[in-house]
Amino acid sequence: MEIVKQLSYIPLFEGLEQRHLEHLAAIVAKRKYRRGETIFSEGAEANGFYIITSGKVKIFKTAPDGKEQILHIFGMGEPFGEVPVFTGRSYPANAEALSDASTFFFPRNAFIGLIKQDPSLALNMLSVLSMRLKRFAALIEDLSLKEVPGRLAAYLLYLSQQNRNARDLTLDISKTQLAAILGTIPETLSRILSRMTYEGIIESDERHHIRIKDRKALELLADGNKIVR
Amino acid sequence: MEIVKQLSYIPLFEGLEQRHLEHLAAIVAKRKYRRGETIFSEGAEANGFYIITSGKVKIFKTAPDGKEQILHIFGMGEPFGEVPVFTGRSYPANAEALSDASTFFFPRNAFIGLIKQDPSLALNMLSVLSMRLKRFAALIEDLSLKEVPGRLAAYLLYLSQQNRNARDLTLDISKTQLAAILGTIPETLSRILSRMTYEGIIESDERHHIRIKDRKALELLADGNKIVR
DNA sequence: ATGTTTTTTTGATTTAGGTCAAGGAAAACG
DNA sequence: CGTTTTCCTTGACCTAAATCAAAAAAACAT
Repeated sequence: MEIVKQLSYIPLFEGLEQRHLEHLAAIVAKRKYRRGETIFSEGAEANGFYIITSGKVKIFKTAPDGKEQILHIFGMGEPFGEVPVFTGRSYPANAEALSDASTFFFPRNAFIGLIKQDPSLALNMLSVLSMRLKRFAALIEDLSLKEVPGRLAAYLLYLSQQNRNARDLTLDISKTQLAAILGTIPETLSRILSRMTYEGIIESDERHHIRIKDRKALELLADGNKIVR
Repeated sequence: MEIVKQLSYIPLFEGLEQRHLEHLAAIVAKRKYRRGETIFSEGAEANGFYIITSGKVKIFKTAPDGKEQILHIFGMGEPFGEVPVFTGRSYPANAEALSDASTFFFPRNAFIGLIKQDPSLALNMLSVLSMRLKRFAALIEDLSLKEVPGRLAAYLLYLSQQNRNARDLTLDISKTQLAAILGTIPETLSRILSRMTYEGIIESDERHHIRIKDRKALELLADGNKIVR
């Protein structure tokens, strides 16, 4: 079966036995979303969770005035919306497709049934949730204990690490989105980027591209030191 | 066995079969801490997690300048330090006893062994982690999208809910600690408390006690509205 | 009690970063 | 293409909250 093969490539299902993959294939549904489309809204009743098979999805909270804080941007192979599968009944945040996106949808009850039968699946899911808690803890730390330049520096270093410490980073999101990830607004981000360029820490010639020129300085910033001007 | 009985009262172990409780009892170790004692530090290697049997423990991150952000304060029956059991190997934050505290300690590998044998235990743990993710998401929202009065209002309402919507709240932490929970400093908290008292929203006659006088106003504040002065 | 330490409050000042406004540059779309 | 829409940048300004300083009030210990 084709779907079983696709499922086997998903980290969450890594190491599962063939028969369990087949069970998963039996309960999964495909769902597609267009760029900008809402996948679910905070508070909406949840009856399952998703795994991205193509495209990008942002998970975010919004203030009454419209400002948004992105909690996470998920891509290929990553699950989202799993929290209400195990607690409560409603999604704790909003999800929207950043690009056209395809997903697998797993209905809650059927999935819980499978978890009861397969400890590896349970452990994989525990690992996913734990990793997410770690990232959230880091985000809380950033928001509370660092200023915007520090958060930006930490984010750039994080991006760099994702690409085996590349010096040249390709932002695959708009700067407005980046601002929403860092917990600030586009104007502030813009100012800080140009300040960091002026300081010789980074270089941002073309759109969606940032080159790290002084990694050491970024590390200092990410650790709470201020820019010396 | 006495320990099995104690374990059966812990929410994480609710609904477990007798024999699984006995397995847990076989791997558990008791650990005690004195007020102010460090239980673990961020980055330290983790080989197990804890459940509080008495006292209080704070989980927090610190900035180089000493400012701290409390992620959570745990009490009786609550587990902490579980994240590295399922991912990575080191604690992502610090833990310190707020009062003298006793804990059960569960070694990592033995516990994972039990999870593999008992889907209910896995599901309970999934539920604990999911609930925690929800709270973290709320904290991120507060830090990023609300100002300090809004965060305080949200916290007071949360406290009230914990006590079946009581009007009289007993803070069991110092105001300095409360400030660290809200992501601010004692001076700011003090000013906001007196402003809210002046506005007639709360009343704070004696130490460690706050009475909600205008719940509606608190709800408005928690939703992002400003105090009308 | 009496002194000592910790917590809380109050005041004066500074500052990071948000708001408002407007122009310019890409990108999306018919 | 040209046009519309979204995105990004820059400037002037404002405000929430941090910092610095110091006193008052509790809590703690002797």
